[in-house]
Amino acid sequence: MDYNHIELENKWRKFWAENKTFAAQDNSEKPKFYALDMFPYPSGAGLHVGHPLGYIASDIYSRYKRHQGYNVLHPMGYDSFGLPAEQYAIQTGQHPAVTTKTNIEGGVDKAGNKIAGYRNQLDIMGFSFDWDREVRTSDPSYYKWTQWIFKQIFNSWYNKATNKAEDIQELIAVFEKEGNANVKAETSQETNFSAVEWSNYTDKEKSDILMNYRLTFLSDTYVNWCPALGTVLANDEIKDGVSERGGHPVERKLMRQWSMRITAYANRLIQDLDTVDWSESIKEQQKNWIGKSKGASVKFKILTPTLSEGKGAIYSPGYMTGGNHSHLLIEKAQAMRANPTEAEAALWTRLISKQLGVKIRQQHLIENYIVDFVCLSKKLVIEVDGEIHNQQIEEDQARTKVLEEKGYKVIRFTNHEVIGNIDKVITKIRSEIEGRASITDNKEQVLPNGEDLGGDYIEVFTTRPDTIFGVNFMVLAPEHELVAKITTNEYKAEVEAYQQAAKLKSERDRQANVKEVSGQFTGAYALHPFTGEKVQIWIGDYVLASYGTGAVMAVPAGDQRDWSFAKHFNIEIINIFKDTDISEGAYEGKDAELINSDFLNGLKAKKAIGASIKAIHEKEVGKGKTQFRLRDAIFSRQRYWGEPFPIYYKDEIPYALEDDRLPVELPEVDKYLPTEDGEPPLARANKQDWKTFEGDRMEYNTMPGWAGSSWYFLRYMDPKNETAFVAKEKADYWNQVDLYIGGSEHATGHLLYSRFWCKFLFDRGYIGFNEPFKKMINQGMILGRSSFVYTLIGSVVSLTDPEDEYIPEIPIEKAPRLFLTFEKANVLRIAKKIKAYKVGSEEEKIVGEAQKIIEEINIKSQSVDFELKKKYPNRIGTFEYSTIPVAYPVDIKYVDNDVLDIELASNDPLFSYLKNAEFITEESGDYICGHEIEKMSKSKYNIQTPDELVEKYGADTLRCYEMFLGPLEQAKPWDTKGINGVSNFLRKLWRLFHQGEIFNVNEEEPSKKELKALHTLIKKASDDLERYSFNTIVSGLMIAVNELTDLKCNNKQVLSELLVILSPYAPHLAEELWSKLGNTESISQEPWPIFNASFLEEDAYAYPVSFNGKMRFKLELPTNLSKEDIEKEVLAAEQSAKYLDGKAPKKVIVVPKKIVNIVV
RNA sequence: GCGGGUGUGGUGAAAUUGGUAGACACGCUAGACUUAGGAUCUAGUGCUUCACGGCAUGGGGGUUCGAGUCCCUUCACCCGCACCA
Repeated sequence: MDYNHIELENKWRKFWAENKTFAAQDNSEKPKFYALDMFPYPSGAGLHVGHPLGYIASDIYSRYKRHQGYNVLHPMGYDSFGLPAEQYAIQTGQHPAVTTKTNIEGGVDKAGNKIAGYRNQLDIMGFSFDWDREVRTSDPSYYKWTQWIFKQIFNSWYNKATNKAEDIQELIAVFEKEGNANVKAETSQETNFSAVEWSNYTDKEKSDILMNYRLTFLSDTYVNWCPALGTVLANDEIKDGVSERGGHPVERKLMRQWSMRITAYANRLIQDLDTVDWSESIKEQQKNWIGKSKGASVKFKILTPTLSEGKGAIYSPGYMTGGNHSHLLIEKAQAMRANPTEAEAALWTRLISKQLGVKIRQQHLIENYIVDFVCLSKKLVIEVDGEIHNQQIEEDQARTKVLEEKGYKVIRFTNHEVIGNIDKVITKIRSEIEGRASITDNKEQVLPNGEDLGGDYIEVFTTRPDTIFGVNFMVLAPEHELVAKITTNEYKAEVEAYQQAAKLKSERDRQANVKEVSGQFTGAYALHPFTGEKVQIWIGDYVLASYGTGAVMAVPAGDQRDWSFAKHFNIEIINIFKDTDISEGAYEGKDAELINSDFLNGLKAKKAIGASIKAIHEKEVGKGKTQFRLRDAIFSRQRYWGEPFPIYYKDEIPYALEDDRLPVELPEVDKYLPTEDGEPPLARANKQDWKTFEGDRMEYNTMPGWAGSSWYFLRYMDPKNETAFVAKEKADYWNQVDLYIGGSEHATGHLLYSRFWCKFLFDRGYIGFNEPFKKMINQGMILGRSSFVYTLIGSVVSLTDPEDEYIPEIPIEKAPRLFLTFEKANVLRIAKKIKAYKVGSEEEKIVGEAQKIIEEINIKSQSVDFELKKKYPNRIGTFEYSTIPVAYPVDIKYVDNDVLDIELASNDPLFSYLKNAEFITEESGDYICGHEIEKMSKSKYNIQTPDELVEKYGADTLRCYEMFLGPLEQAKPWDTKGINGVSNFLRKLWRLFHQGEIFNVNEEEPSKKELKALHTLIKKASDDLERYSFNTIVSGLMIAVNELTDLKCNNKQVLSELLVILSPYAPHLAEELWSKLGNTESISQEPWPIFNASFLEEDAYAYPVSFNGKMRFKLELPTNLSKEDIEKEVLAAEQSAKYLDGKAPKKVIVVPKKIVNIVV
């Protein structure tokens, strides 16, 4: 009876579906196991053999766990929002929901192409998915909860004190009680406000402030705008400066966008990597992406241009007003800034909101006075007088006089005025400001120290604060906002030219010319915070505006880039490392003692970093800081096919919809394109098109592709829940995903975002675990094996005609092609490269062979049936082929074992050039193709779909073969050749149960040998599965089947246990034989066989006997011999004499049941 | 440049703690059988040598009675990051 895979596999697929064999139980006494595959996007192209690789592995593991008595959750669904469906919709006008459905369920697309459908393709592979739990992200019943989670994030802030996300209502309560001064939050809010101010804020102002705290927020940010796709892209959606999908250019654009404050979780996202069992490379990628660096931020005072070269100086030099005590006063001013009175704080918040149109400074030093507020450009001083000032009226008058002499106007308010009616105060200030001329209106520099010309310090971030005494210049990114302000007139032209040049360079150019040093001095200087020395301020494009503060303190002795810069521009290099030579390059190590470093002298980096941070802190020039490369994730997309936001606007204030209004369903639109004003497609929907509408308008953006996939693993636990995204008790039961299998391409996208959302939901108490995927395996890519044919292009030479008849030029493509088999083409190619050779050399041989091939070609060319030849029989001339072979890919379906089926292939219109062509074949008459291993792609005609193979060999064979190919994680070439071996194995196994046409097993006691073969397999299969070594188990099964075949075993007990081990790999076949053995239940829950070591024990063992480590012969000895007896037996053995050569052995090593080694 | 990974026959690969290198397959060679099949079975197949033997896990060195496995060094390829301060 033959193994009929088609009939048999259909039968069991039906059985499983009807009996819901693989439904997971939400309430079970059994231990749980959650095996998950990465969420597929259902593309119209369908699956090729590479896709199911991971699904097969997770399915095998799931089935194994069921045999082990686990309650297994093994679900599947679709990440069905996405760009391709939308692009297709734009082209064809078809609703993306329709094409998405076709891609999943199968059908015919608009162009008439048959779509197999993801579900059908998955079904034929025999996966044990619990299909009742299927989810689709584009289904409103699913995205309702995506929106709901968004709302929770919107209504949360990150409390640094408790290190978790908390309800925004609690934050509002704090604001109402005491303002924001004591709140420790991950926030973009820079200023403080009091409780009183908070209560006086308008709704819009409150909303704006809360935006600075919410974990998802609206802000004007520079985004990666992709004009071709008409949307914003996240950083991880861009590779090498172009969009990952489609490869379109991307530009920077300022847009109002929703973002996710993932940076709040940066630290935890790095730390908790230690708690998951993932590959090092993925963890490493995440760490790189988050990019944590520890160090310090340091502020360098900018000396004004007046100091630099004396030009334009109106008053005597002095980098700050305040005479000789300025540094003391500055420190005092800083302290006062940090501890404002309530009135000051209140006023400050209002003053900096920029409604006044001018820049105001707080606690600023002028002459010997610290003023409360000053607008330098308008020379207006604003003082708030408290009780202290009442006792100092005289002093205040003197102070006012001095300031007025300097050209300032001083206005005063009392605490009472400020707190009582701040609006009145503001109005007063505004009218004062408007009434005064701006000093920048005339080009003349007015302020003595150039404060009017720019900011007062440059902030840098450094990981090596210990090297601060090595700083003798600074470099700003060319785009740095201070550059224009600090540049002296003298250098203005050069600096602007450099900025312009840097701007024109693309990101790529800048990265490509990493080695090239360029930069420009600005003419400005900063003050070294410790030495008080002047340090030059340069700009250079090796400093990136997007990282840190966009400025560096250059330590040429300790940083190679700074060193190169200094060398290039002849800037002095101060060595700060003892016993190091920095003439050829910087010393970047951490083991040298510091010198020339004041209080750090003698310390090594480890201690010096701490000491320097302490000093920086004490001097109030900076603080210890941890910097992350990770940016907040842009969450808006200007697209149609994505989740709408649960947000509406009223008076331009965004509000979240009430829960009972969710989901906000996607409205119908006339076109899936942006509006003429550049608004996203959803702006096309009128009010009545929205099923949910509130306020003035709904949010027009949609969520990005990763929204739905960031929490889908939770929905599978409770896919039909209408009152919660997942019931808490179900999330508690199923907990983390125990085994997650998928490609490594999601390292910094999906895997980071889902960890972020998981942590968030954990913080807010919705789930009880803060990492989603406990163990992850990344399957390697299956590469295609493309086949090539090698053609020679024909041409006509020396064409003349005795009758002078006109002969048209012969188009090359009209000439019949000549094809060379791979070997011969290769010889020609190699021979072409040989210019000279020695007699008798390998080269000579090749050239000789090439000669022969060329002769063959020449002979062929004589016999070519060439239509022009017939047409002009009188022509004199020769027809010749080039001798340079050109490789063309040919569809692998016409190639078997590298042999091309010329007949079949030439009938394919894609390869019509094979028609009427000439072939120089091997002697056997076969045309042998060349091959190359590369990614599967349509253009290489090397795509292998699982469907054809399942039809040909059966799903069981394909499942086993994909595993048999090699370790799961490794990339490997697909080669259909080997599948025969696996197919033979399953057939051989089938024959164990059959004798001819009859099913035949015996029920006797199994023999010792049978039991040994079986238990060897049980051990191997169990051990190897535990370490996810799927490939070796197939070998183990083959070995067992081979042995049992040799033993002519048809023992029911042995074969039953064999079937259980086989069943995860070849489930259909296992079920069939299981039922034939008389079982009525599915094999899927049958307990895994128990290994019994005693069956493996043998009475004798063939010892490999080595002399000096080289195995010479084997000697069979009883296993119960002692070490001494083994040694005696071995030395006494006949063969030993030869190797001992009469000498006594120096040493004999005996490892019982392993090896004997004799040292002579 | 930094980080991670991989190098074993003609091919995919085994060798889990240092103990017979190449299991299991593919392919190839020869043969048997035959309802001529992509079936089944038998034998052989790392390289080299007529053979004894010698040489072999990218290269070089070391530790060890014994190294694919441990250590040092070096090369090649793949992946990720990259003037990241």
